[in-house]
Amino acid sequence: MKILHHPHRDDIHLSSVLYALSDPIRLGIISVLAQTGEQPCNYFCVPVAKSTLSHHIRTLREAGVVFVRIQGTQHFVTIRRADMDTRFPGLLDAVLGAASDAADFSADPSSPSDGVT
Amino acid sequence: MKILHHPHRDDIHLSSVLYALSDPIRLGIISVLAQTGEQPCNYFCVPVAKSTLSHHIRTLREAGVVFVRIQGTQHFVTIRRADMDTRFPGLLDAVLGAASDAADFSADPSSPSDGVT
DNA sequence: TCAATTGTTCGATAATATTAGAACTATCAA
DNA sequence: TTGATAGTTCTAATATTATCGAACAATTGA
Repeated sequence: MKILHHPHRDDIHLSSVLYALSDPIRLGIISVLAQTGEQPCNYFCVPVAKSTLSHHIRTLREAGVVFVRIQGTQHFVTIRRADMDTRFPGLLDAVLGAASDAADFSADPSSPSDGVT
Repeated sequence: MKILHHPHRDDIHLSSVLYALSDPIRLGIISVLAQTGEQPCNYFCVPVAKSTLSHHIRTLREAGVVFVRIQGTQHFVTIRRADMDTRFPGLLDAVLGAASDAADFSADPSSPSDGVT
């Protein structure tokens, strides 16, 4: 099984995190994750090709913002809450609180209820 | 006298602010400003050409992070604290608190030569 | 085994960012 | 007026990023 690289907590740098969060699509993804918890990549309804989404998820992962867990054919993404909060206390909360700017990339509203709640 | 453009508070966007803060040099400048208050551009001891410094200050200004006031031949720079705190509560404090990463670009007429002992 | 699902990686392109040096503007002081 | 100071703007080179489509790999289900 493929192994994904995640930076160690101490190797997470503020500049990289801020950069990762500075893209509206990535900010939207984080916003969705904060509201809904762990999600597979295909949960995000982003207006970009899947290869582009893959790139954005990787950017977030390599910056240390998210953790990606592979299960079957799906890649489940979560925010590295504890690491973020330890390394940069208050940062994620401030960003998420301010991210009303962020577009809503939650699961497609046109699709029937997926029973999640 | 030249008029510098500053975005109105409501036109300051989270993505742009995060992007502006994601550069180590700009982060260092903000860190110095937070510690020392208003400073002219030539106060910052950054390892780049003055045209490059000018570019970074402009990036911060256009993102809405700093205010630049012209007096004589000098351009005095301050953090737009109130606007940042109103628009994105807690963000700047979190970034500054986490910015021990940031290089120290304070004026150093006779700085300690680091590592020489 | 075959096909569908999920996502990555590669190749290419267009846009944007960083950087420096040179020329320039504006102010100030002698 | 002359020279020094402070910083901008222009031009150009280099590097990085975002984006897409096509090809690919791994897993799952029929």
